[in-house]
Amino acid sequence: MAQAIRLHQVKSPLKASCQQCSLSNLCLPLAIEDNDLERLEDIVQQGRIFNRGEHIFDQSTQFRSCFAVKSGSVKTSIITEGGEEQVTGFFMPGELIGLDSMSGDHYACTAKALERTSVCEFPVEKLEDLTGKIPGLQHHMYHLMSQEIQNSHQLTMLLSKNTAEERIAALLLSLSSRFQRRRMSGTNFSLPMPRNDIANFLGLAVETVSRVFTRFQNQGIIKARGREVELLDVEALQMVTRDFSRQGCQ
Amino acid sequence: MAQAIRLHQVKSPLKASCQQCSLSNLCLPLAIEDNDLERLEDIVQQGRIFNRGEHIFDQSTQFRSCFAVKSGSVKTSIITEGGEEQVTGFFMPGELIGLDSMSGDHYACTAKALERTSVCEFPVEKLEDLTGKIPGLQHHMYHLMSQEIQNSHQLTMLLSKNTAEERIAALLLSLSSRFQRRRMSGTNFSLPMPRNDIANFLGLAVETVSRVFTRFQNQGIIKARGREVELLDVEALQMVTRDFSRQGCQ
DNA sequence: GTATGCCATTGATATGAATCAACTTGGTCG
DNA sequence: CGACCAAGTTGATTCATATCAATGGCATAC
Repeated sequence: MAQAIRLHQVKSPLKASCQQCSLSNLCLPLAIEDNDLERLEDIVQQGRIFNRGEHIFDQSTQFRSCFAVKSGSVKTSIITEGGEEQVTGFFMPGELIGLDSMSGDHYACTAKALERTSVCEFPVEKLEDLTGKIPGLQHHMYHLMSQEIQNSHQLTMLLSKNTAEERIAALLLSLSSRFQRRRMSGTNFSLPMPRNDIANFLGLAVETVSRVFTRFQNQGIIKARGREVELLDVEALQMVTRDFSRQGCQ
Repeated sequence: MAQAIRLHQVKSPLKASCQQCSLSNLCLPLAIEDNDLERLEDIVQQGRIFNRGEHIFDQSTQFRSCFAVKSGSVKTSIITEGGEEQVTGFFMPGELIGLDSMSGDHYACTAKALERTSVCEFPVEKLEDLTGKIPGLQHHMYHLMSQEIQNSHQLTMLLSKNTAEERIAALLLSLSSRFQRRRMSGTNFSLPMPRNDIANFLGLAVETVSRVFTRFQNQGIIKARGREVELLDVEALQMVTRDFSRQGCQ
């Protein structure tokens, strides 16, 4: 569990170029002006690297910054006093971590690199200054936070209304579309997280996750060997997730 | 959390006094300057009244404003294409609704008055303008949205790890503390929502909610007759919710 | 007063997923 | 190479809660 907390100030060699970043339209507003972008670049610390298992921050860390994932992937989770863990999200390149922590002086969750991961750091103090000056950026922050709330509500719904199969199908499809957005294969990818984290995130036991994977495989919907996954029948997966929203109606 | 405004309807002009509102320190930042407060009052439309069952907005409504509950209470829920409902929250006086909708052009959920309810309306466009000019207000918005994310994560955890008893105990305690904050009794209150909504919110069947209520009652922890609830043994309730966070550890 | 409906409660039964318990598989290291 | 450990799979059993079904208030309407 406990890993090195790497928050030392590696002054990034590159005062970086958000412009050149292929992910910029994900973590930044599309309509941002060039000179505004420069101001953002002024406050960003780029290129922080974390190895698999390393904490980007945890709940005992003073809240200081939000982080955008550049490459790799991150899992966030809440750990109770009892030591129980609840995974609250998986973050892929272009996604912003730490929005849930902007109301306290410590981080509200723990963020751990699932693989070798690089992130950009946005010191909140400077970020708040800047969003106060650039309306488009402020709007974007509201947008992102709002989105985060919606995502969480989606998860709530998944947990409260859906079967194990539906939850897993939904996760696979979510990952698929997020890979696709990065112009990677949406049908053939490698899960960045172990079964354990999937189970925890979806409110299931590991064994159940495993069983559903093999069931899907036997039905010819997916092919899975370890973390390598191939979606053989995306439509079938979509059917699985949708069936539940049907039954309420009619 | 968010809390708002309980002004007496006597005040006729729409431009009303957030200053006089006893809830102001909840929905507004504590440190806001007097003249800034006036600017906020300029954009707020106070005193909109909704009867029980009326929609403040729904998912087909163009997103325009956030709303602070002044009196009464509101339930928000997502309704799927299939017509299935997922209650995402209950909002009491001083709490702000609509933060989850700031990323689209329509509301992300449906908000329905659980009883006769009055709200203050904050047109987002004006609100964004203003938060851009008043750093404290912007900070407060971030704070509120972040809080909302955390709340949702708490709910996620509740749904994924806790038994029916634990979920219901947690809800009762949450309501209790929110009543107390308004200087009302934290042990003797009237539930604003039917069992149905409680069940939906907590991912349970109505019958289960009912059974747990009677079980708690038989154990002498609460007294409940319809919506009237009395918490007879708050500590016992807290034990119920905590037991789970223990078992993970040691 | 009785009828109509909604909401809540209670009981009997069914079931999906958790839990417990082996047993693989694959990678790492001495 | 074989030992070891973590991660994943599979099977047998249990359990909490859903579901189905019926009944009991308590309003409002007639």
